[in-house]
Amino acid sequence: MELEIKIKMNEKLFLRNPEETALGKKIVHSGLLLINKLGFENFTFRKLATEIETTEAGIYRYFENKHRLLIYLITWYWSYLEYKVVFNINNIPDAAQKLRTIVRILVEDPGKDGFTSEYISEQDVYQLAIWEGSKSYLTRHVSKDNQDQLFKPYKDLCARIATVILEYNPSYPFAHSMASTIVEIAHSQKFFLENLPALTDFSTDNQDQKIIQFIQSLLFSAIQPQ
Amino acid sequence: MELEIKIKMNEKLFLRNPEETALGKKIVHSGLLLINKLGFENFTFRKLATEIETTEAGIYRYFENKHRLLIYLITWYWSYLEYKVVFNINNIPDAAQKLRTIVRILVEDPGKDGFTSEYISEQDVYQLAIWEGSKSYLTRHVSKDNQDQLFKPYKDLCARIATVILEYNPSYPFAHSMASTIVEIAHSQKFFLENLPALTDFSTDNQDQKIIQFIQSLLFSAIQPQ
DNA sequence: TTTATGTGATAGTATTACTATCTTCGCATT
DNA sequence: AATGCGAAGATAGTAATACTATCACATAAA
Repeated sequence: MELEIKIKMNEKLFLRNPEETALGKKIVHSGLLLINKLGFENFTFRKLATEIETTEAGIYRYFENKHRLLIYLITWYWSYLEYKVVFNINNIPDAAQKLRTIVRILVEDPGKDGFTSEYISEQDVYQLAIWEGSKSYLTRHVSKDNQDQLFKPYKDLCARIATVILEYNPSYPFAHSMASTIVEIAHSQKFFLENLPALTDFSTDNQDQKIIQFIQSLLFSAIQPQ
Repeated sequence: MELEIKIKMNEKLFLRNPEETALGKKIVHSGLLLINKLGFENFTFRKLATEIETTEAGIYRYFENKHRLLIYLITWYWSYLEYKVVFNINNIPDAAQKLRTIVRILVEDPGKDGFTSEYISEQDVYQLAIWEGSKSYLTRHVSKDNQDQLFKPYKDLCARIATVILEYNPSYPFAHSMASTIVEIAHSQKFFLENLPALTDFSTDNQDQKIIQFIQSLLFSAIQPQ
């Protein structure tokens, strides 16, 4: 079974909705690939325009600047993740089992998981989240962007996870911090594993299982009721 | 008592050693302040040159580009942190007490703590680490930079913390990941608290004690021997 | 006194990050 | 069949960024 997912994006993210036109979809689709290829710092709208054979001005009609495109992609990822979490923990009665599933979702590469989207590749957007995710909020305009609700999907995801943590242990006092912690750590440990392995205890590639073990043990021991 | 600390910097970080000249010190000193003021993306060597009344070319004689200056400042911070950790856990016999001290050091603003340095403000470099720290390694040239040993101070700090974790529980299998985790989380939770509080359980400013509690409980419950 | 070194001054280039305008194409309405 | 509209293409231009190069000058070490 494949589930076509459709995510409602915050309108402040774009000047013209990229989902509504062929060019818009190409900007988002190829923008994602090109940022992953070049890194966000080296990515420019000019390079993207060349890639998809349009003009710089054409891209600026959709996105104010490249940072807005980054937030667009990253918040798509947060929304997608929340969707995936909700779908996967649905009908699981046990809170512990839900949490184990959540950690697995956070760490495992989203391969063939039954979800697809039209022009955003889950695999690629996951790589983007690992490499560029924190750059979406580590700016001087984070408060302004926050007022525009740009980070709502991230907050929603964490609130969702926090709810399950509280289901497991209603008296745990740091459910939201723990939620954002495991999301952040999933990304940073994956990055470190691949690029700065001395900061981890995982020696070779493809050590997802060990990262899952690390985060699950960290999570469950912390939230264990007395 | 004030301890004047002197940190040996990796020579690959600069073209000319900024510690050896008045201009070099001004570049580092005012560079730190200006990055904190403008944010790394908006910071340019031209603006810094105007600020300290020299020329752009003058700054390029010391640092290849602004990213190298960032790594210079951030690795100074890692080295400073390791120094502070070593100094503060010295003569503490109890591993648990050492770890509590380490977490406190990671989270608390470095105010008047007995350490000073000539032209780098601990307070400011701590703010820099919170806002821009991860940008030092989240680049496409992270592996190349790593080969040049640029991240050695971060690795040393984590190795140091990992050693204490293993002192507390020699059979804990994720000592290095746990070390990098608490360092990263200290920064991200402080950032979230100030800028995206919905991602935390800390409502107002100056909630260092609560963050310390959160990280300490997370750490100790995870590494508790069976 | 020579020489090296640090700094200042000036200039120049390719690229980046936009903004503006004008045209054209395709499609829907009248 | 004529009209109008919006999406997209084509072109141009500007200020700022990220550098590199060169020459001159001052000072301090040899």
